[in-house]
Amino acid sequence: MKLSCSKLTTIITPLFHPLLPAKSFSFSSSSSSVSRANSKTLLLAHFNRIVDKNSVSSWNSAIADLARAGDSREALHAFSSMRKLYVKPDRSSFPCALKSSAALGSLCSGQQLHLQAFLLGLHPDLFVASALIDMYSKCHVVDDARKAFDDTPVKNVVVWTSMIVGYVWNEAAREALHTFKCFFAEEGGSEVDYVAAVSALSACARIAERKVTKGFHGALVKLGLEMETGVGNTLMDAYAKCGVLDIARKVFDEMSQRDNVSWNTVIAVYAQNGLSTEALELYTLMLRSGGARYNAVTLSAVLLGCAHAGALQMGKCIHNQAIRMCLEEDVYVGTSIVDMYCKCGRVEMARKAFNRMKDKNIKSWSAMVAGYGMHGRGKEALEVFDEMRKSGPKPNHITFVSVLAACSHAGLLGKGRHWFTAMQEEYGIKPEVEHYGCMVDLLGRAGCIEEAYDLIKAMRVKPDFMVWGALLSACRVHKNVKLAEISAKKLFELDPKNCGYYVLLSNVYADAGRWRDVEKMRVLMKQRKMIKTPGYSSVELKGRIHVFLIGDRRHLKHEEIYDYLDKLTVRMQEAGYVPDTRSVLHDVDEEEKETALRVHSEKLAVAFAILSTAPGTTVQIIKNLRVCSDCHSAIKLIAKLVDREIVVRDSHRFHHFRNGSCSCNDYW
DNA sequence: GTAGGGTTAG
Repeated sequence: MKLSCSKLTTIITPLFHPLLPAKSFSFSSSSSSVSRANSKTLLLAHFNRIVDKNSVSSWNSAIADLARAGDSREALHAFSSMRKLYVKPDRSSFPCALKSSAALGSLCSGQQLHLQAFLLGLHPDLFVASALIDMYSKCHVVDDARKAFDDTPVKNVVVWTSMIVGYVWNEAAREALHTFKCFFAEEGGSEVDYVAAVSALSACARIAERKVTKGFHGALVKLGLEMETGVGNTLMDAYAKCGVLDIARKVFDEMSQRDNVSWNTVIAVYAQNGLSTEALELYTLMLRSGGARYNAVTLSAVLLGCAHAGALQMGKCIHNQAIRMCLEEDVYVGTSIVDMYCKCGRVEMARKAFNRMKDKNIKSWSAMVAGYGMHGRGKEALEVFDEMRKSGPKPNHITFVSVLAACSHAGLLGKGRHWFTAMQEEYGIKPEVEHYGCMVDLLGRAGCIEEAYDLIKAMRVKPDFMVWGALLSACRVHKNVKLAEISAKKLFELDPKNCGYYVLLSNVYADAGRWRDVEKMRVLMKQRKMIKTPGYSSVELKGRIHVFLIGDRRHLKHEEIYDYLDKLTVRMQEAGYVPDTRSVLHDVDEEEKETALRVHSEKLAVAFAILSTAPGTTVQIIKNLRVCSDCHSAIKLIAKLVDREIVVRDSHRFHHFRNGSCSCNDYW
């Protein structure tokens, strides 16, 4: 006989040995005293209830109950206790114990269970085999999962599905789909059930290719599985991940039955893709339809939509709803509330919500650090980070992205350098492309352009458009033509549809007085048929989002807005404002440029917001692209003239305009 | 009589 998993041969543990190292029997530090008491009570209750401690089925039900209650450690403990009494486990003892090992990610205990099952000859049992595959996958040793799969001579749909899911879990989605195809070929379509279909669909979502998802959708129709609610739910997600939102919506509309997950999925799809209006509309529809009750997931998704749209009023409403539903304490909802307030410009309210959270996970902490960071409040961001290091979870790579971004937005060069090094040396986290992006931005803004370029050259991963984009922006500010050309060339390759880089490079040339190159850029853009990403700004008023495009005249109050803007411009000019035409592509004459600037969407939105709100109210604008330099100085002046605080969130960060200055002190 | 596989979230 040959052991199916090579690693097993090294294990020489007696069968009744504890499955987990002695140390790990003390409950994990994260579990509260309450759950500790519950687990112990539960275990004690089982011991008392087990009338016949020699009966394997009594032990099995104890293990199963503990595993179901999520007390994985206790479930494994019970298994060991059973072995200490020399009770022989049977085929029903293993699945729940293995599930517990998987839940704990404890490969060691899983391998010991595998060994015991093997010695008892129970490993080819369908229930044991599927649990083994699942355990190895969740412990991220997918090769051993595959060996356990191959060692199962007669497979059923659950064994196949476990293997498919195992590949998806371990980022091998194509292998998962290949396995599904083998399943289909070997066992025939009649064996495919809806769980298998859903699993394979989740692989399609990971692959995120339209053709793959469409092909699989076709197969599901043939199998008659497409009307299953679960299948529809996953299908929506898969289409959305492929970027085909209209088909995702069609799937939703055509579903014969919708459950909570269906609504949550379609709302999340819209919210994640920036279609916040649609997300909020569907949420309203969900409430009206009455068929499905919203839960923590729904609120989390809707809050994401609010955050994206900067819809503070709506966000507050959802927050109230969360409180009423007693869902504020849910860690996902709590984190989404923090994120929503930060992205709606209310970082103090975010902090209050954050302080109220009883349960904070790594994402909650990272969201708060990032929140302070995007408002340019580096000091507070680092204070939260300090607190996290003292009393919170161990920072991960996402936390460090937030920390470095906060340093870069606040211009904290020394701190940024320190944490970039400490992240690697003290926390053993290798820098990913996002970390490099932050560092290039930080160095670039500080004027250390060559150092930023050296860092890019020394990167352990391929630099992406964020990294080169940060360098190009820095070159614009610090007028470095040579490196601007190098980074722009890379950007044209990496992100060919984005015309922003052409404009930036053209601006660098214009600043250097190289008009011939400016003209070349204009021609190049025309040749390559570049279409400018339409810039738009939005304002929330009484829960409604008003959107403005450049020179937009579609708004009901457009005449009033333009009149007001004209009056403002006169006052601005009296105060010494000179239009800064550098950000406009140099292909129109100066006068035309001025007119174009005057109707930039952010100016329209600011004018509309001032007109529509009471004196003294803070005005808040969202801009999808970066605020141009002219709008930046214009809004600074407007804020002073009308004595208002104006908050602008652009694609990069927040700008708080107050008393003629802005919180970001590095705009060109 | 009992045990195993899936979809939504920050």
